[in-house]
Amino acid sequence: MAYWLMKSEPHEFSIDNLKEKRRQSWDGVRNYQARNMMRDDMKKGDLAFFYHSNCKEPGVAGIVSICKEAYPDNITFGRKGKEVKGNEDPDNPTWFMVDVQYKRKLKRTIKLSDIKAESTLKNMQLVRKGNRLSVMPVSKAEWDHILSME
DNA sequence: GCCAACGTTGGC
DNA sequence: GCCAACGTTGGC
Repeated sequence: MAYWLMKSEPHEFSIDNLKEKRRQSWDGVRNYQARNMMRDDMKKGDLAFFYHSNCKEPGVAGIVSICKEAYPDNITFGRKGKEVKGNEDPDNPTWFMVDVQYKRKLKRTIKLSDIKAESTLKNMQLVRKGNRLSVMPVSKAEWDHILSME
């Protein structure tokens, strides 16, 4: 089983929105690296941190599980409410999405600044300079460490 | 709102 | 294939 981190802008789709809906397709990813990970490496039952980005208090807000493996993302107006270019050729899709299921909110948001302050987490992809991936792998050690900060 | 750090596009 | 211009992400 693998661990992941998935970013969402809370004013567009937050952990509370997911808590209400219980389950949601993670559509709108239009980055090849992120797509490859979703399509090739994400398996049902994997766990992911729900990360709030581009907001007042960026950080890990909750935990979700992957409840459906990658399938074509044909949604034009996505989860984020933004228009995104879809799959022009339905027989040969370029873009994929997975479904995630709400597991729980963390007792507190583990802020990006908290994570940055942990020297043992300094190699996390999340805190590497210039990282803009919306989906990224998290090691078991990193996963456990962040949960220990809850 | 600013801007660094990417990724993408398109002319050549 | 190179690379400048442009668009996007996302912290601050």
